Amino acid sequence: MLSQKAKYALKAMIALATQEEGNLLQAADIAERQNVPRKFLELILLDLRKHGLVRSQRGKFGGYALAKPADAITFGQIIRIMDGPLAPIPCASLTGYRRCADCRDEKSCAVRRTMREVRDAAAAILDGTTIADALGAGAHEARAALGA
Amino acid sequence: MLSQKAKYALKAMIALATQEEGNLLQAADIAERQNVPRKFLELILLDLRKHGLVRSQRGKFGGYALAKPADAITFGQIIRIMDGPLAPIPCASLTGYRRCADCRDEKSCAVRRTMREVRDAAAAILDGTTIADALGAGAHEARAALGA
DNA sequence: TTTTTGTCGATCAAATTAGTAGTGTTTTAG
DNA sequence: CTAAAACACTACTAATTTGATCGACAAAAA
Repeated sequence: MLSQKAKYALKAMIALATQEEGNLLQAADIAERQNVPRKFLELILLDLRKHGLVRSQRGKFGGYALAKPADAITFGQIIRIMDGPLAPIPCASLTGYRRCADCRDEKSCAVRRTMREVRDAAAAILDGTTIADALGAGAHEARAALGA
Repeated sequence: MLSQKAKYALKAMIALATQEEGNLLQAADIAERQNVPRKFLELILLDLRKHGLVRSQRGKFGGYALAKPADAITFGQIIRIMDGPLAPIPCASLTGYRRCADCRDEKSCAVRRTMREVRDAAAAILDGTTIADALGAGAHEARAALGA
């Protein structure tokens, strides 16, 4: 399950992407626009900043902006920051591998094998969808239809 | 994330599938074989029985068996019983749809759209992988390679 | 009728989630 | 210089979920 935190983060990043280059958006604005608790959103934006996806400016007329072009930021990056690995189970994760305590033989484990398939499919979509894709409704479908 | 419960359920079903037709396997046996807490496993098996995936017999020499052929039971069915919908977010679920409280326009929501893609991809794998597939190591890959 | 096994309800500790509150620290306007 | 506005950071908390465990009960077979 995607946490609220990750969902809010995605929505915030999309909101930031609507701004033109260099224009800052304040946490309170994003919170109101996206219907998200303001203080909670601040924590999220802080986290995104620490991971280099967002830059911030303090003081009056401060705010946030994307730290990189919208087409260089993927859903996968954001979700991994907020919720951790995409894999349904740690033993099937690339970025956060951990052995199952109860697993006798990992090589032959069908659960792991299938969860790896699920992870790969999810990663293909999430690492292949950028904030820029999210901006135009239908943009990603168009891309997908073209086989891009 | 797949819960421990769902993981144990999958492992238990796979263990049951190794038995020949009509042969019962006891909870304690499965627990030991699969390295799963016995009492916890009993709850899981009970739940699987109530959902018609497993049948049970009480008393001495009792135990559990699959209620259907192994190739008629999918990972998706088992996971939905244990953990609920496959979708990362309720608004992208087919089996457990719920609106996001904070969503202004669901039609144009890119988060939802992308999570639906993830759901569809996961469902395709999990509803397409049966307990029978899980039995032979590599069996599913072979199937997949053939485009089946 | 005793033993073995599934059934079922209650309970529980730890972790996670989804926040809230409050204080500090910059920045800018005036 | 100072007040206001904004981000930064720490701490706390309430509710829920997770991952179990315990014990009494019911059935089936030897």
